Amino acid sequence: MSIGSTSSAMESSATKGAYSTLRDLILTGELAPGEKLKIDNLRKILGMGAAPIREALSLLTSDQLVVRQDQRGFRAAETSIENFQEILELRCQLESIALRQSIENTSDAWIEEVVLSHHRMIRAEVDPKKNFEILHKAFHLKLIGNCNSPVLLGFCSQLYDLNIRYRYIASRAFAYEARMVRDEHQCIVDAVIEGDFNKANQLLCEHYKTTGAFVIKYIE
Amino acid sequence: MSIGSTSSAMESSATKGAYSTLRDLILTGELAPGEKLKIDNLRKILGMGAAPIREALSLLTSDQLVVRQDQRGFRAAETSIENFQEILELRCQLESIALRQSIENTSDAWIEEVVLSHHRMIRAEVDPKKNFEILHKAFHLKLIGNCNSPVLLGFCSQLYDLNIRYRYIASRAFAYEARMVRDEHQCIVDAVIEGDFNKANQLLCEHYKTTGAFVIKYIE
DNA sequence: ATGTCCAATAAAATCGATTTTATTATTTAT
DNA sequence: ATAAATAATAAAATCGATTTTATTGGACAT
Repeated sequence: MSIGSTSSAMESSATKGAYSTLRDLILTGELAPGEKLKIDNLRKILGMGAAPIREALSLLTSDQLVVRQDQRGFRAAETSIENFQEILELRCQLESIALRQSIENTSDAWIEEVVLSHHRMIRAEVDPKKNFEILHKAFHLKLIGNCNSPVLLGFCSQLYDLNIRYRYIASRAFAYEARMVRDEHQCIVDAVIEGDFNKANQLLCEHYKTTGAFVIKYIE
Repeated sequence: MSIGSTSSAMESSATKGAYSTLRDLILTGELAPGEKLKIDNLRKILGMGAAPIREALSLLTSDQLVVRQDQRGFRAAETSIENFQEILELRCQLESIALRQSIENTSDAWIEEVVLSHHRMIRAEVDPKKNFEILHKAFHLKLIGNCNSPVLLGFCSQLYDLNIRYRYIASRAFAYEARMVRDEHQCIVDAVIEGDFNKANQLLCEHYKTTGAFVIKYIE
């Protein structure tokens, strides 16, 4: 019934289930970039009617993971090196804004949340039961999450997903190079605790760009 | 992307028609912020089945104009002063990035397009046949459109719409204060032609913020 | 051979009806 | 009288079938 779904539990609604399953499939590249997403096929795979699938696809359009062609259905968004580099650059630019504001608004409560989500992410590297990817995203969003700008955070979250999609596609089964980035993460957290925006920002952007360079090699 | 037109021409598809009509209704405030959007009501208004309406609403979710509550349907996105100020601030920040890159990539072709879209917008102030709002948006997007970053432009376009919604809501029928902004627009164009990012950027942000302050008064 | 037209097929879009879920109103027990 | 439980209602979600639109594969003429 369900294909490679991270959504093990029965979803509350068919639309939601379709949304998260399709999202996973596209993010991981199991549904390839540019691939036609035929409703009938998906119906068979997901075991539901057309309506919730169409709705889920419309929703995925928001995330730029699906493209809608009028009267010609849906397909998974294309990928390209230019797009990847744009995503990378935008992440640096936008997260820089969010990070600066977050640090300006710094508070003990936020710092503690950062430390906590960092801790949880590290734990997940060891314990395969925990889903590292989800915690990794949570950590990065928490890092910029004190900026008091939900719209900006929404953009960053979207860019995060678009970025991670490339990582999956670049090498479907490549283990996240945890040891390399572990120190980087720790340094960022330290800079944030110190309230040093410039340092934190530089480390964060470098972190993205080195990982990005790594991915680009795979794409080519 | 149509503003103002309550689907004059017969739309190619029901979904598209519903999308642009609903979009207009929400942008102009005819569907008020926070208002429940009941499918059955909309069916009567739009004269179509539930499927295309639900799809259009899902699509409008992308634009942050509609909010979906699981199992509890859709409603028009709420508004607030905080949200307005966030939009305003983000526009300045993101358009600043896009403008800088646009000017760095400057070319005769782009400059000419800027001048042209400016001209067309000015003409529309006089000639009520032309739709000023559409041309105004086109002008502002063209101004930052040479940045070679479609994703960023998408964000800016979205923020533009969210912003204009507040202008409509602040005063449903208030004539755009064209004379005031006319000079401002011209100065921005001149600075862009000169290739002076700092000047253009400062003027642009001031332009947004003075208009914004004006709107805030109406909101309160 | 090459391009145009038309028929056959496949797919998307849409509809009307049904099922599921939330909300409201009413009853019952304390 | 108030709170919990239940019934009645309204709405959302979903389904299966139908209609509309695109695509494909010849048949024919140039």
